[in-house]
Amino acid sequence: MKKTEELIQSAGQAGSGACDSFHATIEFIGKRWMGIIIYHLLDGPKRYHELAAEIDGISDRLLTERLKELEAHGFAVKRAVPAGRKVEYELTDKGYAFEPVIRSILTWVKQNGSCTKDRT
Amino acid sequence: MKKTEELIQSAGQAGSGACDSFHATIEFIGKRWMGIIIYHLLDGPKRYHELAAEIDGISDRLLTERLKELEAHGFAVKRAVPAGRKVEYELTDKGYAFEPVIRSILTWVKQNGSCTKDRT
DNA sequence: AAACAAGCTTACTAATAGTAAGGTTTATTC
DNA sequence: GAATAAACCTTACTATTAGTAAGCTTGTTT
Repeated sequence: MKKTEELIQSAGQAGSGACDSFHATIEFIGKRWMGIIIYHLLDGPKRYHELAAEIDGISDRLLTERLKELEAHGFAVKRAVPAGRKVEYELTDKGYAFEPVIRSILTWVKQNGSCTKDRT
Repeated sequence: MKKTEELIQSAGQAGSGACDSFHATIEFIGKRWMGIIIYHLLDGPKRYHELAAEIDGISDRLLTERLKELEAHGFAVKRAVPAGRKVEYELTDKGYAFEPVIRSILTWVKQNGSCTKDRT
């Protein structure tokens, strides 16, 4: 049995169906800034401008876009904060369930160092 | 202490340095097709055309580009297969160390279903 | 009431990805 | 042994996505 098949088996699914879900998922969370946004939301609910301040280099345009996508895919909910026209974003259970993924990446970084940003 | 700080602590690093490495790493592996290529290479060494055949939808151009990036960042090595002008790509230890990340994503998929590809 | 901040949106440019074709070297087939 | 095909790229071009900068609206502060 191939290693990839074992991985899929251990994840409890068989065949290309699992692979497709995996593909869709990894491409979704691989979108630029997505992982970092999820990472920061693991802290708990945050306001738009908090995220904007914490995530160095992200633009309003993409932060808004990514937050909308997180909402649309059920990773996060947007909530109006009472008293004021402020909003807050919070991960859903589905979103919080991503913590092990983030954690495993942090572990990898610890053991293997970073990826530099330079292109070949 | 914030959750993100705890995550960083548990990964054995402190401050924004760890966050930057994390950022660089997640953006690198988040590039389109990168995760899927790594996933397929977890099987062991593979030829170019094997990857091309297994990864549905990828083009020669991007497969070549991603493989070069994996090489340049020390995730994989390219080897000439003796007898023939064939090449083979194999993950390095650094690359194989990514298995837990892939595994955690598969676990997430099992528990939470896929992300559909449709945009909002 | 003037000025400022939050949370977007819009318009435009730059970078990245997708598509299709072709090129070169090796293997295969007639 | 010439023709064909397959492996492994490369190039040129289009389409999609990201980055930059400005502005707009509602609400808050002074």
